[in-house]
Amino acid sequence: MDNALMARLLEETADLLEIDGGDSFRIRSYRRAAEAAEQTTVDLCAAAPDTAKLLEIPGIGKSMAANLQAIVNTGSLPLRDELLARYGAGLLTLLKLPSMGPKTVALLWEAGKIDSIDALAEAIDAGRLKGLPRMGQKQLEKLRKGIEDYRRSVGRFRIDVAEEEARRISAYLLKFPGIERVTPAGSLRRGRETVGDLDLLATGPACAPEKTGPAVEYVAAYPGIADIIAKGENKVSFHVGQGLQLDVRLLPSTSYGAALQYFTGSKAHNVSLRQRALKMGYTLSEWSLARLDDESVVAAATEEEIYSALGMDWMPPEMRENLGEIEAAARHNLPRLIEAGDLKGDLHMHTTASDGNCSITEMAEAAIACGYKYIAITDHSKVLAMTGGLDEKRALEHIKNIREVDRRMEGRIRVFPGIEVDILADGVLDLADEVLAQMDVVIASVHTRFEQSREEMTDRVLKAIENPYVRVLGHPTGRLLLRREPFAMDMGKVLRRCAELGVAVEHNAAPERLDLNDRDLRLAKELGCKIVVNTDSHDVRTLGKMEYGIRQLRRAWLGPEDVLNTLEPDALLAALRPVT
DNA sequence: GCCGTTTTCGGCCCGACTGTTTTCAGTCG
Repeated sequence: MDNALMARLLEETADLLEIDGGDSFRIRSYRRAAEAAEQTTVDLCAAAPDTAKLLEIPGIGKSMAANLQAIVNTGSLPLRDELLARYGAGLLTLLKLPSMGPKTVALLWEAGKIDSIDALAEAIDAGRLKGLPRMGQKQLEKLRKGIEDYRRSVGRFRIDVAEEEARRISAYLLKFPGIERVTPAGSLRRGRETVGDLDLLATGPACAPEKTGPAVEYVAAYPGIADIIAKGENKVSFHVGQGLQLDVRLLPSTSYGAALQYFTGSKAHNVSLRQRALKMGYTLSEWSLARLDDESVVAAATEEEIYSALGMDWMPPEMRENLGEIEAAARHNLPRLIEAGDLKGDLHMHTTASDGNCSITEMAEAAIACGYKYIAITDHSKVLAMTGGLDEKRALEHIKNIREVDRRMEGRIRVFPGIEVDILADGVLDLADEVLAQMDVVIASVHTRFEQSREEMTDRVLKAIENPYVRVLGHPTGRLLLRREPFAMDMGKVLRRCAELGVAVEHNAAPERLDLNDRDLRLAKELGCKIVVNTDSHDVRTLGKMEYGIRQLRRAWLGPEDVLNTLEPDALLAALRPVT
């Protein structure tokens, strides 16, 4: 039982209370407590017996402390159990559909005992929702599409979730005597945004042929296993907690490189590579690269040997999609891809001035610890009232405070004043130009998502970036991976105009955002559009977490020269769109 | 249900947008 799981139980209780029509402030308390559980550095499980310690956490009062203790002691929360018994767990999944909130879920429950996504789909098709309040034709269409999207995303897992699982299992495997190396392969290694299942390759003396028995039994005894799918000589397949499937393969170290190459893929890359091998008189398999004539092994232990024997340079897994990397590796002119260490700053973050959790100074100190040379403080503007967004007056004060911190840092880091303004429905920004003119970094982002056609959404963004003070287009697709479809807009048009105007396009590095997909990023590079990779941090703890964003950039073959925040502070300011 | 006091109850982030509700409730950020 870790903090994240406890947070989930509290959050679900809040959802259920809301469906139940409970007191809104009580519900908010549960949400705040969930947030607190997620954020706190206190290990709640360990601290649970000490009530005073729990009460020190902001957002945790007497009842919540008791709730947390109940969770630790019994593994569940009485209120949640009670509500679940009344409504069923399916209602919680209904909430994941767009435009489905607690009120609508409650309505559907009352009207037709609809308690799951399947039941909802069935009711829509049978026309049983007609005549219900707020259930017009458009609403039904929206729900239908939402269900489709939801069903498509089921079975995929975000890369960070898969990676965390891979870390846990690797640590477990490495404790077994005779397992010396564990490497994730497949789409996780290639840095895809999501993975379907997870391949883990393990090697060491315990993985030698004919000797894998004890190691196989050890893998099968992994405490996180939900159910075992298959258990063989050198492979164990199973599901863990939330349904993620894992294939653990035990391989002799002599063919580890061949296996790693084979299981990393992609399929298209492997097909192409095997064709190349054949032309050169070799055959490539998951066991080795061997001569066709006498079957003697040419290379097998490392990927480098295999690629080298095929006349190629080794290439990062992110490139292996058969998009020209094989030819480039054979010509020995693979591009230099961007690395996390190339980044010199982050241009998008929030502080306590709006909805962040930390002060300007705290963010600056954390950025120094990340090795950064500059940051931009970009709190929300006024239209996002729930975040405490800044109006003109507060924005001007904020600039002063930021410049003051910048001075106090005495060159240890540069702190640039900025703002994240909202692009309203008509493409107008929600803050006056006179104020924007005083900011170094103006990020314009769409926050409110509503029913605009692809053309209208494109126009909305195109109009906004015509404003001469906009220097960065923030999280351009508004995507939340696996939870929400990206904004429908003509990315080609938007990226082209950004390139012309010198507006940089943000690629949000958070694993649930990653808003530009491989195609968009390749297109941006083609068009000469500058990319900024930012974390949009609301807390010092996410600052510097660029790895997933960087991997997406690498998948699109982006180098340091394509990314604006690899520049030194002065060069960066000079490279931002000049105000005319 | 939490918090901070005004020490024992009252306040608790709010505005834009959609759909269908002829005047606003629900969702989202």
